[in-house]
Amino acid sequence: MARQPGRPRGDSQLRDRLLEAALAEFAEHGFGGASMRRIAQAAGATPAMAHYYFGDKRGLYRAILEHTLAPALAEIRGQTQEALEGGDPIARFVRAFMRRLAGEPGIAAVLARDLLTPDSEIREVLIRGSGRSGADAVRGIIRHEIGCGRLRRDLDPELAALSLLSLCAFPFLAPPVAGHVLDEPPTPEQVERLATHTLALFFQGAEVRP
Amino acid sequence: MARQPGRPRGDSQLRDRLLEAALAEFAEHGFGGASMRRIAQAAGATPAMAHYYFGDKRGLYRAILEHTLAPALAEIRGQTQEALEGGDPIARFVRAFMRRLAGEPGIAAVLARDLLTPDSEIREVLIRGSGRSGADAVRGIIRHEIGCGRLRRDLDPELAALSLLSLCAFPFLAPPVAGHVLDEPPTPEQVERLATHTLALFFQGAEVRP
DNA sequence: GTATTAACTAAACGGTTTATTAATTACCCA
DNA sequence: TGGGTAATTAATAAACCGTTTAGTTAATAC
Repeated sequence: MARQPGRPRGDSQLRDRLLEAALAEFAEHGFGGASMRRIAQAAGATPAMAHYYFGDKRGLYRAILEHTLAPALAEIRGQTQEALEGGDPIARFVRAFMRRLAGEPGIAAVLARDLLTPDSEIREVLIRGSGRSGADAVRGIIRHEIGCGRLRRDLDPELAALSLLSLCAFPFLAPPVAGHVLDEPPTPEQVERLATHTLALFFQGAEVRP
Repeated sequence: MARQPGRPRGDSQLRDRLLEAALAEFAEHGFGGASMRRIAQAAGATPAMAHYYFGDKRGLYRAILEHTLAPALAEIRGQTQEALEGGDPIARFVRAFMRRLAGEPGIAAVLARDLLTPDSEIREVLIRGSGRSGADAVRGIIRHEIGCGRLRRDLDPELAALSLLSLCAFPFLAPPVAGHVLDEPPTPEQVERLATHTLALFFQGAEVRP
């Protein structure tokens, strides 16, 4: 591999700093409210650098999705796919999903805001990255577990998948609603407690057993 | 049809048109992305009129919250409070909540976006309007039902309330995730089906009973 | 050493934003 | 009937926006 002439890629980490600052900015203000100038300033750079690396504002936004969100969801999907043979795929999905949302603050907010916009970027990024949507994967798990006889036969897979996603995602999207259950950022113990509760509720329900 | 300057004759209803247009605009673009110009144009007015009635952009935003959101949540709270004596408070809360979110398109989106911002306006508006937060009310219901012996004693009221809110709210916040379950706007039949499923899942769980 | 190219800075451009002001006119009450 | 107030317009101010352009620094290849 012959080296090209000219200045090589320095290990400047500026690109990563821009991505990090942008994730926080987009999470806090949304796409429309986010400012390239503030992002650049937070990363200790000029706005021109953001355009140099990412072309334009939308390019930076998509870079965030591809850099942090897509790998996270791909990992979750991979782990649950692997669990389909290993066993207990629902429990593994719930724990993997919650840990990821809790791990990187800002992911949940950006994800949620993107889903609220009419022309969501995220579907394209995810589908291009992995071929299937996350909701589809969850539906597949539910169907599999019904087929195995571990979940009730009269369960609607579509509705059940929606409920499972709701239980996993919502607590991390609405900190004010979550109240004193989750700190910012949530501790691993809190996540574990929430996951255990969620699994128990999903499987056994809240009603008193006769 | 260029309007002449000066006060026109007749009842104007302009304030309500501005509120309506603003709800749609904020729901679609978020606070930062919303434009006073577009709002005014959609209402058939000039941006100066929006400032005349609401002071500034934030004032218009808070007027929306007080005008549409607070009454909706107050009604839900009132109905569930009333159901605490009548019976089946959880079922009534779930149905009332879902119907309200499905009824006025834009409410769910504005609510969700507001909850995502660090300095959420909505808490102040709700607390000023009614003294308690919605999550508190749900916690109260759960505690009451545990006390009556209708819900399991080992249930954590805080976590259970969070789960119930998640199940009710999330499907209306993330249309793409909801997939083919809910149209835009959702039909009453879809809402009823989702509510029935949600109640069955919450009470009985998804597991096969031995 | 010199050409070449990446990484970066500074400054500005054109446009849109929110918000304000002054002028204008309809309405209402004395 | 006349004056004050309410509602509306056009015009404009001032700030901020995303983006571009031109120029600088520095590292590598030859």
